[in-house]
Amino acid sequence: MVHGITPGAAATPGPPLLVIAGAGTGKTKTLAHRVAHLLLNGADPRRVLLLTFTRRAAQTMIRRVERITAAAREGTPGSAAGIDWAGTFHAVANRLLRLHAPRIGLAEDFTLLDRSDSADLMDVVRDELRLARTDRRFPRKGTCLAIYSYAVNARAALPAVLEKQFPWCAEWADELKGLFRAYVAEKQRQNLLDYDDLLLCWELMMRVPGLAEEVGARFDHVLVDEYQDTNLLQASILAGLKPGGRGLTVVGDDAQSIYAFRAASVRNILDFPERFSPPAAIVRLHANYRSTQPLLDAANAMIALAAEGFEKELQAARGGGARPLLVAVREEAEQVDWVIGRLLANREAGMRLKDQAVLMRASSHSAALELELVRRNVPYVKFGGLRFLEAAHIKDVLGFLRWAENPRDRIAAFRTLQLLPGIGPGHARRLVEALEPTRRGLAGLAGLRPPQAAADLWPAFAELLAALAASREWAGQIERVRRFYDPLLPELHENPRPRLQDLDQLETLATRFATRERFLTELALDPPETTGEEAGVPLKDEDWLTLSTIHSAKGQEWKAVFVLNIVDGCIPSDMATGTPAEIEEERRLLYVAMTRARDELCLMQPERFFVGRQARLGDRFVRATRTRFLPDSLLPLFERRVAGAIPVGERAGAASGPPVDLAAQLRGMWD
DNA sequence: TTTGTTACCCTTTTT
DNA sequence: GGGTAACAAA
Repeated sequence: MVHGITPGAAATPGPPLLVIAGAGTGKTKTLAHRVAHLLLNGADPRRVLLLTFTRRAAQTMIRRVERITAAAREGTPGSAAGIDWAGTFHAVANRLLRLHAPRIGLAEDFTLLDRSDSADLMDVVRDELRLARTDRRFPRKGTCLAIYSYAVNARAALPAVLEKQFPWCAEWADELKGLFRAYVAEKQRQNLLDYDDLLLCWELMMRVPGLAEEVGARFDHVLVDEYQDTNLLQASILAGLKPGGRGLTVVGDDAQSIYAFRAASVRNILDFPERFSPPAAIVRLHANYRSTQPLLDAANAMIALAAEGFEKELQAARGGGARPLLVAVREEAEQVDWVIGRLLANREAGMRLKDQAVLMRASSHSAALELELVRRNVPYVKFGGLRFLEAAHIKDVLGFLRWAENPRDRIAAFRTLQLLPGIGPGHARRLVEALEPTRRGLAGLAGLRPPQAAADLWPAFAELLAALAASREWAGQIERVRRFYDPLLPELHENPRPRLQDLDQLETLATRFATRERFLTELALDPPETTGEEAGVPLKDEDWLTLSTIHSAKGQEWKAVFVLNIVDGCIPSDMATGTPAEIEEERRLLYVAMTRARDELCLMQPERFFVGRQARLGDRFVRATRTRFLPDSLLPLFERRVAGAIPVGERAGAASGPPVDLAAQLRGMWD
């Protein structure tokens, strides 16, 4: 047992425990050991609930627990941990709700809306209420959803949310309230749940006398990872599950709270001990097993400048190490060159690409780098940013399946109908409304009259949907949809070829699920998160580089870490400089980025940015300054480099187009 | 009622 | 460089 946590006899749940674990102090290891310890002392793995921030984290955790228990029970058969309640709050909510749906007046076959589905539904309602056609601009669907979501997750009243988080929308308070009321009604009518509903319904379930105890009694031990990034709704769920706190363990680091924009509240972790009487025990971990001391010195000093002090100073358990690099480059193109040059040099020196990562504040910051990586045949996988599921053609195909799964799902119906030529919003609405009184479900489509332009395709379309809706056999359904959809695709979207490949991938993905409902639900709960998949998935056993947003890098580590655009405007993002609290969150974000590195950390600082299509006249370059989080006083902690000092070859002016990469061409001769 | 065109706005992080 | 809204044309 490491880190000195000995909870005593595990079979009976102990008092609540808070573990404050600084970056790299072995948080995952500690939690895994605690779970393993509980199991080895006789706790029933089926009665353990493990709540993590991502599904990936849950899988990692379970693997580690299995390894630890297997090692401890050497020779004992059946040593698999058998924990089957592990995942995100949302995934666990989904499962519990389907289990208890009838008790709370929910249909158990509800359809889950992902973010953009929710936005689409919000847009329909917004349109129906004629809110789009006011003389003053009404907030867009995305903004409306963000406001709604924030209010739900923070358990706050709309006026307060508007005032604090969305002051520019405050004038629309009444209309927004009406919009949200209609949005909720519409979801219920169509048997839909959005992400927020998962938490909200779980929380409401924990207020139902009898049911709350029943759900709470299902678990002896509840362990929560990344507690600093939970919101009030989630805290309330935990309180409902374990009112006295017995059996409850939460782990986190207040210096790494980076999800306030999603209504996470750092108060959850700070106030946790006092929620109970006697207060929860606190264990603090300071020893850092990840990084070298010079890297920690820089990170410590940077976070020490935060307005709200953090009492932790991370101490390296390892010796040696060089200072982090602060690399000044003239512009983005040079940043790309420098990073690729360095990471390839690292690889020459024996450090695999897998041990290296490039992190950025916003997904789009890596665009230029990605182009160059592709051009130079450097394989990479990217985490964060635009998702596979957001692509229009994927949503099209999923629309068929969702409509078949839930005939009440009008969003899916509208989307699917409008794929046909000659059918727009008007006809789609008329057809949906004509369908309902037939009471034949989707089989009723065959009897409807589409507009002339869609008449040819209509019989096949109606037959397809009726067949999908009636079918119990999941295998081959996507193929059937594609037989109808693929021929339409070139008319509907540009670049059909890569889109068809995406659909191939979707089809492959689908084989991993037993039913259509599982497929649709899991896809919404845990969307495939990487892009650059051609490099990633098929070549699993090869070496590849990781690109990631800082948010998606949470909880991970690499030997070498590059952080792009350490510049005011990128970090802090100029979208997030409105309030001091927002700026502090950006500072913690940089802290998270810096503490991902084990041995080598390179902060990249371009001195100017190219800004295209700017209406204003003048320079198309904008000067950038080093991030405010690294003032001059911190510079001695870094080794400063200027890109020109690295011989990357002569460039004939960055503006004259991409340089010819002779080396790649020479290598290409042997491909 | 659909589809094409143009002008304008915004541009983040995620379950 | 993409989404959205308003307008024009088929």
